[in-house]
Amino acid sequence: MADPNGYHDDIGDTFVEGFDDDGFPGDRPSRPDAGKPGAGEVSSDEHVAPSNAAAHVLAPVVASGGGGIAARAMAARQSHAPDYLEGLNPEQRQAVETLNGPVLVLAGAGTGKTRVLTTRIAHILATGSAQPSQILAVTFTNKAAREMKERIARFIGGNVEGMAWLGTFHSICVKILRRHAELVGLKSGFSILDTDDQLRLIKQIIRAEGLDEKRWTPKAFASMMDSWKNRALTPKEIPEGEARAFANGWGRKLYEEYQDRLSILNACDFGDLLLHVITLFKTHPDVLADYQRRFRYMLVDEYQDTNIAQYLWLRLLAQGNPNVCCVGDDDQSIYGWRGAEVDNILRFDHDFKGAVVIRLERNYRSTSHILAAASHLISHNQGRLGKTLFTDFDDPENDLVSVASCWDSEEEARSIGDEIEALQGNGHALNDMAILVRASFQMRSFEDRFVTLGLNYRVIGGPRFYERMEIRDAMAYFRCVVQPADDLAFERIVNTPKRGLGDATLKLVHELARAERMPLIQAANQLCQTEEIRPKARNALKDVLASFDRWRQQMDGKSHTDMAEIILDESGYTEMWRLDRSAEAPGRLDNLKELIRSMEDFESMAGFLEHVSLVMDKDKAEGHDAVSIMTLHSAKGLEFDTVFLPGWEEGLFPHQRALDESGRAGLEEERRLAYVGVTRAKKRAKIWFASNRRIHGQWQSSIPSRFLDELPEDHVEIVEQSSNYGGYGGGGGYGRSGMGASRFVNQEPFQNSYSTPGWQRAQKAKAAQDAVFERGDFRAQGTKRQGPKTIEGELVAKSFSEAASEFSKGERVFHIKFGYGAIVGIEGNKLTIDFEKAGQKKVIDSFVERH
DNA sequence: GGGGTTAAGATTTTT
DNA sequence: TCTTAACCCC
Repeated sequence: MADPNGYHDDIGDTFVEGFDDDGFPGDRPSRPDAGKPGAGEVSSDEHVAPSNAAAHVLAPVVASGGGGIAARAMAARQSHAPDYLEGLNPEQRQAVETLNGPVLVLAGAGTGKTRVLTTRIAHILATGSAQPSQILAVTFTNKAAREMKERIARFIGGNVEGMAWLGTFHSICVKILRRHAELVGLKSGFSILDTDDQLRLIKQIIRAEGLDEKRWTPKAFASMMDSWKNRALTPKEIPEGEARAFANGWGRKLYEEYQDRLSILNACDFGDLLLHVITLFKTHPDVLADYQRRFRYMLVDEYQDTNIAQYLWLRLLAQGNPNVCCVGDDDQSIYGWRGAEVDNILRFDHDFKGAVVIRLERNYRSTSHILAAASHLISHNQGRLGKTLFTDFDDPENDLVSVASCWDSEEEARSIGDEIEALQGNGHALNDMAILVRASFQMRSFEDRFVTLGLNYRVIGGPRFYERMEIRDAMAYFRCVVQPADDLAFERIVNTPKRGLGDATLKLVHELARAERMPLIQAANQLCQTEEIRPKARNALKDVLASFDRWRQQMDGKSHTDMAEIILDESGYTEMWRLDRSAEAPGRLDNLKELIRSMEDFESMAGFLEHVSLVMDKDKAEGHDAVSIMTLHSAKGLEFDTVFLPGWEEGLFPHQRALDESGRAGLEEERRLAYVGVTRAKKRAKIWFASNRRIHGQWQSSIPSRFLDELPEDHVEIVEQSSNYGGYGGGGGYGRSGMGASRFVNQEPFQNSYSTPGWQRAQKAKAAQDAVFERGDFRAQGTKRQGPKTIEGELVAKSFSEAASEFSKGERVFHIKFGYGAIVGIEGNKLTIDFEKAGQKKVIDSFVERH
């Protein structure tokens, strides 16, 4: 099967050779001989040879399984080895020291991948093979880049400023593009659109073409365009079939128009950052040659996550210089759905001629049971490069991987909560525990449960700081001031807060702007000089525009943080939230303050805007001891002593949609996700599945995930829960034979009756009698099913404290979920509150505060 | 232009 | 079931 995509060989024509001067003064390595070998040549075996005279570079004797000669040779040299090589195992050491030629490091979970990467950089620097500015080190996330910087700083004693080219694909591309923007039709000050801006722009274009935006949603087109950009396809290059697939053949036209609009706006989206650089490299060989010369060593982290565009990008650079080291693990490729191409890592040695493949298989993280379970699970995948992880590490307790069943998600949350409290009682820190879910809706039952238990938790991932509405609005104001051509920002806030500038006014502005191909702000200014807009709206518009001008003039004299405050105050934006009585408003005001505080770290407002568009996330303070709750995806790269893995049910995990949309490939990716989940655990991995789950409000009975059957029996124990109310009913289910039979499927004859509508009605009726306490809200309307009484009974008893409430009737209070309200009734510590937004509710007093 | 009502959609997520 | 966004009417 030779290259079904046909993309691996289509860039050969841009190859450039023969250069003497690197064009970047001051970048020459201190050793005159270093970096020379192999430059400008792609396919030859000599990169593997130790042509570099540096003392610590060792010829790789074997490609993998280097426990033999290489290991002994390296061990023999231990005494001369520099400090930073101490403690590396032979394979790690080989990965660090094989500097020249293409190297693929297949780093299994927990095998010290990051250590290898950072040590390798340290080694390059220590041997004088290259200057910091001649190393290209690419990561996927800002977090990974930051961590790598920190670790290198520890190696080389602080100064990583010189590592100018350590960053994400995107940030490196921005850096390149700012220098050569004109060559791809941009101006250097171009702005970067986020997904929200992008979507609004697409919507405008679809509307302008008169297409039915219900049938052909902007979202669908965005993801289609995304897949084109992931493959580095320009409008001209997209396959005819795909071009036709959207809106009966409008695909290409819309894509062209979108790109056209972007260039008018002097903007690009995330995909463009890579695409433009690839175009730049292809059309300007001299520029490419500059970078090929500059980057003497290239390192790519998480190579299994690269998409085709990223591959091509790297390939172009590597044509000038084969010193590429990619690190990754095909078994941890879990981002196929957003364009990652596992093929990149599977075909590395084919694409980069003469590549050395090094396998890191010694695991330093997990116990042998956990490792065995994970390995056996992943062995069910086809098309892997294959690794055999092993470990010497065994915990004194050496727990088996546990599998437990429960009735539904609430019982799941209850029993996991119980286990967490038990572990905590035995002196385990909450920080060392995590709950990893497949989909974020699963988090809710845990949050609810932990709130009632008073158990500290933190949700990782979730809505990000810069994606919050108030932050985006504030940023839009700043953008209008700093980048007067930023139409999307202008549209966002012309009428926020409400100024009486509605669709009618905006439409006039749009028409003029389109006709004259000018930015909206300019068009608006022009319209204000005429009588076209009704006086009321005209004055409002004039006001806003005058404010922009005024702020722009003030910029010089004041610090950008002061300016930010002035802008938000004078625009009436902060006032808008101060007057808002909803529960979120105070938090939003806090976020705005936080936004201004975080601007202090930047020199100017423009610098801050650039940072935000590339770094959508914000460092969160670690803070106190808490259980982490996150998705399996966001858990990649992390590790915990104890990992809870709930929701291992068919349809949820593996997720039905992954199976429907991607078939076997989808299933395998789900399995890799399971593998990632299990391998996050150092000492304890605890898997759960529920017999019933509510999905979109509908109760559905579920069967255990096929992944459970793919775990090795010798390393797994089935936990029977004393308080089990159903679900896995006991030993009976084990060892059933026959087609498709699962040893986890409950065989108790009454099992099915639990999921009948009648039984569920009975549960509802029972629930109606109990006061259910959840997040301070009494949902006693019978919508909630009750589990074992004992637990809730205790809880309820606790909630109805005898002590009289310290609140009194008529007081104004604030509730985290319902906002502001007045107390209209009191029974013990139970308050009846008339909320301004949410209406009348009964709430426990400890959940509200005076206001 | 604001407010109420209704319909659709509801994995995973980074940049 | 619940949230969000669009739509319609005042």
